[in-house]
Amino acid sequence: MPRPADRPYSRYSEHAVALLGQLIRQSRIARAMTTAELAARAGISRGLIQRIEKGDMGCAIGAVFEVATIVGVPLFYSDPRTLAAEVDRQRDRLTLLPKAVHTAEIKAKDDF
Amino acid sequence: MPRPADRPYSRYSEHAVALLGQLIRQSRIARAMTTAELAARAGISRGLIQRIEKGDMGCAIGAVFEVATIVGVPLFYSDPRTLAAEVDRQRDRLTLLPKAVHTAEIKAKDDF
DNA sequence: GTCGTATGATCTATTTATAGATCAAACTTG
DNA sequence: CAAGTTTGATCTATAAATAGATCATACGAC
Repeated sequence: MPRPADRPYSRYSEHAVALLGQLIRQSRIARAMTTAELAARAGISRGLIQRIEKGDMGCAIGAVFEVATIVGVPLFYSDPRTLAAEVDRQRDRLTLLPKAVHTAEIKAKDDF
Repeated sequence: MPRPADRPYSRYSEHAVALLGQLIRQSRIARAMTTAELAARAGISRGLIQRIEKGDMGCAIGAVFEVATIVGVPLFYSDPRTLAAEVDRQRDRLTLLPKAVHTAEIKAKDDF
């Protein structure tokens, strides 16, 4: 059944989203921007800014990343300029991999 | 008007989402997991896995981060164990900042 | 302390994301 | 090459995210 809100999330991903929201808020305040300004710039509503800064798991990743970009919170480890090239490099690496995974027997262990 | 789909995104955030999707896909294949398996583990549908790997900006950040966590794609630069502490440290840092931004005069320049 | 503003919370209407199923095509293995 | 499976795409119904407005509170400047 569909339920994008009350999903069992791992602590790690919850913390990651929470941290990202905090970093956004700190960077926004450091730049002396109001939530309304930031919302206008990102083309979203002020309420969504509040949810993003609070670490809401249901926010669209596009909105979150866009806001982070505006206030200068770096996504990933790489710097902004290298990111585009990284996408290309990654695409090439992807073509070398098998197109389909057949009968996955190796059960990956996820210890978080 | 509400339109979470056709928003004007910056190239940077689009690239970041695309890269994250590619990394997830690569990591999934490297671990020999099918999209169905990954979906089941994350508690989401297979179609959502496809959208995530494709770099869809509308996917919930919680779903994306959860999937990334399962296949072992590191969010942020810090390692998983330090992340929780980082959230706390960041919260403390946040309390030292002004609670509200008044009359933002310093227009932050966003050159991306 | 007072005034103006930012913030947080809440509500409704509407758009959108998501689940779930299905089908054809492409792939991997033997 | 053949068999079985994965993948990608598409469709429908439903739940949820988002915008937009409003209000009370808290904050910062003066």
